[in-house]
Amino acid sequence: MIAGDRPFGYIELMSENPPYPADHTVYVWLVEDNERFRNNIRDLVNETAGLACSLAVSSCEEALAGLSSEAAPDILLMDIGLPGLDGIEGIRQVKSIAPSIQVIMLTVFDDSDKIFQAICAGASGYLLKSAPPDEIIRSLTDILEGGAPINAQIARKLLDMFAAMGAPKGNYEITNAEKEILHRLVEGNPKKQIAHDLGVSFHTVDTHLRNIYTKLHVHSRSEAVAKALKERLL
Amino acid sequence: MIAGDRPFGYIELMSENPPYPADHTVYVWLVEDNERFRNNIRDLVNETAGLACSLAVSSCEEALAGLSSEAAPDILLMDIGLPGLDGIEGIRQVKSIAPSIQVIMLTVFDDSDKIFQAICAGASGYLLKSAPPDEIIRSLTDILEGGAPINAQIARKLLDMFAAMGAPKGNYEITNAEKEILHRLVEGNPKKQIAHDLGVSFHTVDTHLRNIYTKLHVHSRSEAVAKALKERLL
DNA sequence: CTACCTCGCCCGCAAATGCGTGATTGCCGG
DNA sequence: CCGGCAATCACGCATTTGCGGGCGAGGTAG
Repeated sequence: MIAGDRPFGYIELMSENPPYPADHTVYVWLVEDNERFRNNIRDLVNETAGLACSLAVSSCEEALAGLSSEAAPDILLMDIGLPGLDGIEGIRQVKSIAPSIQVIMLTVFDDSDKIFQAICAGASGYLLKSAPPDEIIRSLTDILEGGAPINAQIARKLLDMFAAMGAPKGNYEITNAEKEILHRLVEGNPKKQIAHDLGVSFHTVDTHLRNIYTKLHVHSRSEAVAKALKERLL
Repeated sequence: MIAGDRPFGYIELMSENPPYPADHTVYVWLVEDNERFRNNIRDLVNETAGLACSLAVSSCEEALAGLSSEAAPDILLMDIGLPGLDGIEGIRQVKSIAPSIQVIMLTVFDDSDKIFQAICAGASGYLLKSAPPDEIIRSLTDILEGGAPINAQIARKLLDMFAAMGAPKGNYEITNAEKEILHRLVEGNPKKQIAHDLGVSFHTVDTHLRNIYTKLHVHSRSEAVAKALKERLL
């Protein structure tokens, strides 16, 4: 089902409507507290060939209950801002019960923290409610092809988070020898062991270590390790 | 120009072709070593109202040279697998010279490492070369609206990376007191200092520390710090 | 050619650490 | 009511660390 290599899905979708896998109907569940919106999406899904919305409820609790009584769906569209059980925690529980379910967040929130939490909880997609209906439908095919439908605005936030995370590679002009030692340091080796491993004298390691401390502006081994990991200069 | 609130961009694009900001032409540069592909994309861009491909070259070096002689573009479409100066390093240099340029990676690579590096280097979008032409054009509007066009397959990898990064909060049944000590450990404090800070005896800290070592299966302070940071259990 | 830097090497010592082996207290659940 | 557990405190000791000194070789830039 997860195609993995169908880069032309978009075109197929746009040229004519139903290019869905003919082998079986894709079942979709919907968790959304706004009744009108819920019905709109449900109808939209049901009107699309190959898709069927087999459950449309207003709370995570109902969906979780459904998991124990009904057949699990292929895809779960879930609102984040839900009354009662929070959508984020909702994903977590759903995924822990049935990990194969692909969860798409459907929300008005676009703040980085919510996005991050949802993703860590196991979401496979993230759309804004303001998305046009066709984007929502298209996202369902995307996910079946092994992709992750993400609104472009949200994708930007993701990229920013990544960039902020990996970019500040604070360079402290660490020497190769020093870097090597830093490496072993992180692994918890004592100086003696490091010296033996690198085939140099204990005192040499000691000197390098001192230089590392100086360059990193730290005064202890743990501090150095912490800084090395945080600034990812290993 | 960066609209920020035009969630219906897709529909506009798909219903009729040119919904581009009428106020000025969007200039696009293209770096791609395959001549046929380069020409295809260039023509595609030029045929689209509101867009103009003002430079189409086969190497990063040429593009960087262009930056000092020509007007900087709004968007740069760049291949990753380039001969000579690598595409990743290319982004870095371009962004360091003209940070306002939005760079979209256009590549056949879809391995996580390349993606990660490109993003950290400052890419604002990431498409596969196998993407249909309309997706490439749409990505240009996306980026002008403040979004980040990302191929769904690649977005999935991003999400996986994120999930792998934040999810495995390996719980080692660390006590609150122990967690507190772990905290000060990564800050490089000696046991004595920690004891004083927490208002407990030196020996207490020592015992807790031993328990931490046992629970984390480590035998040294640095190893503990490393593990605590890697498994983000602080 | 000299000044400077990096890398490797060495001595010595006060301080901190890791670990073995204890004990006491308060709290929870069976 | 008692066993289990986290948290606290305690002593001793072999190692390891952090840091104060100092020395020489190679490279490079002035």
